[in-house]
Amino acid sequence: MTQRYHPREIEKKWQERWASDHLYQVGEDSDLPKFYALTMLPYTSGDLHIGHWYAMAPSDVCARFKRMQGFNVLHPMGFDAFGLPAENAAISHGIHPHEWTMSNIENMRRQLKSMGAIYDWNRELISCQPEYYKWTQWFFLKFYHAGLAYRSRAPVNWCPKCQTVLANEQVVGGDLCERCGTEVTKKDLEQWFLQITRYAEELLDFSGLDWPEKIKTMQKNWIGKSEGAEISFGLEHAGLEQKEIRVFTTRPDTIFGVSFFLLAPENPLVPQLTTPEHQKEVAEYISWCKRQADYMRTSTDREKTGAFLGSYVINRLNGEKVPIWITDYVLPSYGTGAVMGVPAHDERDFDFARKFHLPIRPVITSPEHTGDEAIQAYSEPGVMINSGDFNGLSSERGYEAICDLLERKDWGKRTVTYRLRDWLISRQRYWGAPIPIVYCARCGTVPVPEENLPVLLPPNAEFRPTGESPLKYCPEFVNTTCPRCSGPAQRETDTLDTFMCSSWYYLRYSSTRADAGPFDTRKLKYWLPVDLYTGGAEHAVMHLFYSRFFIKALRDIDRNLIDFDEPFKRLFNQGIIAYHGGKMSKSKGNVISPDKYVSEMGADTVRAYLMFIGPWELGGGWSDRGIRGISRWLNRVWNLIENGYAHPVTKEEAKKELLHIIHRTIKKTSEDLENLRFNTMLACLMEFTNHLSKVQKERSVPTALWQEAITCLLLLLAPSAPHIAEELWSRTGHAYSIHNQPWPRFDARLAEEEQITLAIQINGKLRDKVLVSASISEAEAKGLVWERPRVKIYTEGKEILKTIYAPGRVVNIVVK
RNA sequence: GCCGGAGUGGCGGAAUGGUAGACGCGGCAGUCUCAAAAACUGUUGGGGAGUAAUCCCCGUGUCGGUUCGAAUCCGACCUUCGGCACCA
Repeated sequence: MTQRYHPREIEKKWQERWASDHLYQVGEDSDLPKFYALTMLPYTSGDLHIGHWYAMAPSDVCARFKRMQGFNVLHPMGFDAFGLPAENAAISHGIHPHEWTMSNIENMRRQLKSMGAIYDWNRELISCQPEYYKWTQWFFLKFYHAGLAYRSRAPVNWCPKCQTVLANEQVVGGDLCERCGTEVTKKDLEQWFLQITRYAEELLDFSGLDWPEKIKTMQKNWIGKSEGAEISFGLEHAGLEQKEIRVFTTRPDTIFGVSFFLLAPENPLVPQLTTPEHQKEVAEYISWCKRQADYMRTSTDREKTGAFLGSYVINRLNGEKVPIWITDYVLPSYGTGAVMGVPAHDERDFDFARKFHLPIRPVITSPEHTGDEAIQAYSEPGVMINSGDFNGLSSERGYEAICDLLERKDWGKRTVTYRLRDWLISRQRYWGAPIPIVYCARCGTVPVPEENLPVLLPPNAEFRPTGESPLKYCPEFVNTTCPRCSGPAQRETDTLDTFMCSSWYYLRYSSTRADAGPFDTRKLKYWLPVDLYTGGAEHAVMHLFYSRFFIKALRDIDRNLIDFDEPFKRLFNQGIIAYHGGKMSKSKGNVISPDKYVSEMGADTVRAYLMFIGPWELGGGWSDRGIRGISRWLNRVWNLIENGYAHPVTKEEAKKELLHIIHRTIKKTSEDLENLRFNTMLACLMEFTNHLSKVQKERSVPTALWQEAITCLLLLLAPSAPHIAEELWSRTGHAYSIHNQPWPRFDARLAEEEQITLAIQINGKLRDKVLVSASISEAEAKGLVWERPRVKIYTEGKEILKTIYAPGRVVNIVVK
């Protein structure tokens, strides 16, 4: 009596059973080796779309595979629950962000459960809950006490739509808000920063990490390390105490080519260095600069602008007087905010010199470029000329010689500069962890004592988007007493960047309920670091970067807390699932909800289809037709097993073949899972299914072997389609649960082909094929081809030049 | 402008120096049916020769190169998707 495949029923049944049996609850007291597989924490946007499943389902398959392979697997799930959308929803719909977030979580949890993953829900974490954000604040205090958190007034990125400041990493495409795409502006504000720059050098070290090159390159570029020298230029300006200005350059070897000196328009020395006759022009230029949008400043193909201040610096190496100009292509925040202009050897300086008719003096030549009147800057290495005692040196040696001289005379030194800026962590919004700082008139800035954490968010704040934190208008929050002197004091009203919350959550999963610390150190030591971390590449210089910084900084603060250097050993970025017109997004209205497909075809089908679309790292297009193929396949698997097997007419050949295919399939499936190549793994299981259909029809193998084959098929299917595998496992009389079974092993000898098809080529063109034993020797293979009639036809009357044998592949006869 | 990924049938893709197109979608033909859908079976890169079994030619973005042999390696270019971009 066969029954049809009803995914909805069996999925519900097994999900309930797994939950009530705590099948996926995981502990630390196992003798098995651990494996920590983690998917990036989802934001509580409300609905999971198919893109979330694309991130999570294959990751679950991998975790399940590792579990069957005998690892104690931690594969947790939680929610990144603080952030702007909750607050914006609160403003537009009048719901409290907490309520909005929690109801979203409820829906997302339901959707996640329908996926049938091995998440241990006992370890769920929600970053907006006080028992979690208490520790986010605690980490802030650790950084503060270690001198890594500081407050400073600086021109910062401001998103007028989000009404808050943004970290540099959150400004994309030069000037757009990462979250809402609005053009950001600059604002001068007193803000909290974390000194990530202190770790610039160590963050460049990726040794021992199995990470995609792309992400490593993006982080390296973001850090932007430059080696060069800081050089002092003499200043002899009446009424100015300062006697030098320093520049940073990567080309000290070109110092004899300096023909002008550049300052950023913002440089505080500008007013004093401007002579009366240039005052008007300089003032006009500065006010013009202020009117320019920030992104214009960093646009490369724009005519150079600037103004002469009327005063000069001295190039100490040749005693020359060099005119000081200001220009907006010198950025105040990089290096020393001053540049030596070497037009012959720097493209930008060249353009500037052309525009303002400043001298262009070549000091480096190359064999191809023999000092002709330059039509472009020559920025390659070469031989030094016009450089006094240094003439004739290669620029590489000149670099060293000039640095030596600078250091000897104390005119400068070798130095390294980074593009990376400190991480701005203040946000002028409500829905985040309050920064645990109190301002006291008497004691100044006072950190909230650890035992007073968490600093709770007041539930009754008003979310007026005013550009200032809503907490500022909540007197019961702001007014407090100083922890030091007990006098009246005010709380810091900015909240922490939500990236602070997600920089340490993977530590918390080791012991989500810990309340004596952010985690239980013993458990942390057991689970961390993460063995496989998967998620989108969009976090390259944000979440992934901050998390690395967190671990390194915490390690240096207290080795008993963290005793490893990197949070994520292996990183994998899945691609993007597109649908009608590109990446799914709410604004495009092309978001696919998994719910509909889950109820029509089952979670197993949706999981497997997502894996089948293509290589995981490439993503691909969702197709309503394509998913039917997977649905049909699972139905075929179901029917294959439900139809039973009886009265075999055994054929030796068929027996041997099936045994070989079983082992070949185990081998291929295991390798593909290890390499996260889910699409080819499923293709291989489909081939296996097709072969089994044929065997079933022919009844060509003994019943015992048939049963071995389908048992194997179910085990191999279990990570990808856990529900149908469990159901068929039980229907074939096996003991619960398939998910506690060991992953099948293969016999390497059986997995190998016994017979191979050898291709025979004449001059590299395929002319014949022959079935031979896999163990054929080179001599045998080369000899055998001459008996083939087709070889005779093609070689008759021709001169045989040589015969090439590629073992197990091809014999190629070269004729003339 | 610079760096990186991708480009293969009608479509998603497989093959990373050795039989191009695995697996799936779609199409076509058939079985079942009064019929249709579903399901199942067969077939399916293009062109050509042959009654046929078969056989030949072309074919992995474009043009060159290396090699006995190239989707795969090298050089130049085109398209496309990411990232970076006046960082001295």
